[in-house]
Amino acid sequence: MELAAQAPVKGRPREFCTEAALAAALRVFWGKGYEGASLTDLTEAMGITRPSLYAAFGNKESLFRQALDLYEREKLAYIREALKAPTARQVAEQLLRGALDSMCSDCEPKGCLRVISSVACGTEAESVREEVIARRVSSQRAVIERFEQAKREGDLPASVSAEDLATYLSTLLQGIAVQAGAGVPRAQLDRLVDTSLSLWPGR
Amino acid sequence: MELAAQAPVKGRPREFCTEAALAAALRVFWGKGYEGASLTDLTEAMGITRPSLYAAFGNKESLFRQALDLYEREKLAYIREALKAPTARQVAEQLLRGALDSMCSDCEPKGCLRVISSVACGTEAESVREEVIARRVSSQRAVIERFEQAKREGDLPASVSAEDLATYLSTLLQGIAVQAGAGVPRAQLDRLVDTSLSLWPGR
DNA sequence: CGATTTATATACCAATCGGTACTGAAACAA
DNA sequence: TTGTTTCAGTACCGATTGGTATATAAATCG
Repeated sequence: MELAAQAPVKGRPREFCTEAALAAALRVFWGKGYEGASLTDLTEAMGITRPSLYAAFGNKESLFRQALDLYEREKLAYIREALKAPTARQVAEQLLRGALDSMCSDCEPKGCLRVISSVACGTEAESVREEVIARRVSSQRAVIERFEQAKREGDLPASVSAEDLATYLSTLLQGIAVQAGAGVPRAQLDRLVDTSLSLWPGR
Repeated sequence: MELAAQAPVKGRPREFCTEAALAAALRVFWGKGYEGASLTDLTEAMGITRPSLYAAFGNKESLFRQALDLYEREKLAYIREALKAPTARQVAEQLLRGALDSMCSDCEPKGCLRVISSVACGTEAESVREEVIARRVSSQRAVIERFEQAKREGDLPASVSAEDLATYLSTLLQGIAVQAGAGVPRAQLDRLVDTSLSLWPGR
């Protein structure tokens, strides 16, 4: 089965690497949000012209969705890893520290693409906003299920609600995204994570 | 001393109430952010024409600053009250519950004007963004000082850093703003506040 | 060699952005 | 009344938005 159907090689081959161009687009969306990123911003960063962008990626919204896929696949990989940690506390710690690494990289935009895309702005981005929010809900559900498992395994007190604790953790993570995006230095956010973990319930 | 210099009554009087118009503008900015709010959105909500807006408020950025002043004066009044509470725990509780009331009103936009204005978007809003962030820093400093007082008074353990705890609380509040703006129902956020308070250090 | 297919590049589209000239209308002082 | 001053409304400005028509260049197929 030839999954990666390796090309009907007819016609002129494209002169740019779509993956590299998509990665460049991701950085623009990540830094400026969906509406804040103009086609001029995007094409300049991607090093291609407007018609090339439309031929390769459809339109702006489709490009954003593909960039969002890439973001979740590469920059949010720590979430999948964190959920495998042995205790709820370690899950929380890996989520917090992983988020911090992702949001405070020196060579990439500060903050979280999901947060900046769900907070901003006008009516044009409504459907984009809704999809980003839906994806966040899906991530949160995974955390809830992990915490329910933790309660069964006893490393989370039976008195706490898995859903409420997951909401609490998500709120912290989104707050961290706002802080990172606003330029709060990483050292301060590291202490913030320490503080949060010192308050975390149970062992 | 006639502070509110009651009008050089020459010329045609304006036909609209500037305070009501400013309140209408505030709701638009609050719901859509600075860049998301177009002049058409604003003038329609305010019930005035474009030249009237410019004559009365200067320009879009100046209008936003005046709306931000109004927002902090009326919708963020709970912050000043919360800082007067007798213990650090009660300060935190009043800040969290006050923020929730402000961000989840049925007749006003969900979320926080400061957060939506600092997260969004393009380059046009850069100076606006910086001012909003600066105002948030100033609020946080007040919380830090209140917590230092709490440490001196003994209702906060000497082992915790007032600055770190204030950063933690700000992060929670900003995360709440993201959640509220994303449409998370109030009941869930109420439980979130309960969870946060159950984890709050000391008595 | 054509013929076909696909990508690139220029140059453009209507719509919207924030902001303003300009024409009248409505109030005052003289 | 006659100026003078200020506000309201229409109609417009250049710039930018997301998106395309068109013409040409580069590849394979026959």
